[in-house]
Amino acid sequence: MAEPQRSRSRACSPGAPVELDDDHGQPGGAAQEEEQLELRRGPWTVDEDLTLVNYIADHGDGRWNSLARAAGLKRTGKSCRLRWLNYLRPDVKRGNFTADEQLLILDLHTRWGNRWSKIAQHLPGRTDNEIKNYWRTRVQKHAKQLNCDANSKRFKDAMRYLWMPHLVDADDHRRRVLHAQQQHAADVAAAAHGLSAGMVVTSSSDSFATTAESYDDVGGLYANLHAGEMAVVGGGGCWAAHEANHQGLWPAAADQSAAVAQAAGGGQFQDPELSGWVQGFSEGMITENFWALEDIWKIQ
DNA sequence: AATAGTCGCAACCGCCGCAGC
DNA sequence: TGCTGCGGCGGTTGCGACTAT
Repeated sequence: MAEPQRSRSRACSPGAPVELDDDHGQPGGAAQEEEQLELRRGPWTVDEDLTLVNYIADHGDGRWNSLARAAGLKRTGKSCRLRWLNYLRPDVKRGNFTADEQLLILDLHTRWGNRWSKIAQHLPGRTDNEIKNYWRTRVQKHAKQLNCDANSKRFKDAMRYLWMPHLVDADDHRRRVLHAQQQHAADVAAAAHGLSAGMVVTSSSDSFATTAESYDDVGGLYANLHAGEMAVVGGGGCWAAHEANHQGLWPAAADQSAAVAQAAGGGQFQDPELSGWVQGFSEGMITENFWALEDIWKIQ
């Protein structure tokens, strides 16, 4: 993993033509070298973005090297591909990850490790780069706080028993608020139109219904998960619904407190330090600088 | 208001596998 | 069979934005 330090071309002035030295740059004739010298690196300009978007709109993507040449972009094919996939694609979703997405990332990472592109396939609109960045910035930061490796069993236990339940609770709370707001709006609308509230269709779970469809190919797990969540919105016990739908991947306890208690008191963790965290968490002692609800809400 | 420290993200890199010749 | 070009992936880095002091 520890690769030798590489010089960073972006230390040069952004966008300035620099000599190509990536793996696709082959030593060639004078004309080729001259062409390579004109290649740009660094941040993309608005003009370049427009050129790329317009070209792809007219001709489609793929064949990135020839696309770059044909579009008149002084960029490598790789650079064009990356820019398109990670930024310019119309279906790229921006903004913070939802609790749902975070749960999914944690869960899929438990299964597949750093297979970012594979994980990204199950998060519509999210790119592997974005997920990778999320993992490195937030998740690994937490791992560091716990003074353990993000891939260690200890950290996975902490995720399983502490973070996931909190995400679920935060998500549950968010949905209850949303549901209450929309119900209120529906009631107001119904009253205004002389209808009974029950006749007004609310859509508090629309986005989740959509994502549930997208997750179908993860063995139906997430379709079930989201269906379960929708069933318990407003009804409490959200963690239990999640847990039940995770079929053993997450704790088999009946609810969060039971899971935590079991983990802490029942010798679930070999690691005494982690048991201590869990104990502290269940007793409400650990609230600062940890995966507190407030911290998760900041993400929303 | 100025400075230092931290964070998030866009973009780059090397490596690998595959297809075509 | 080996070579070459390309696309894709995961890892890494630098810079701008933001926050704390």
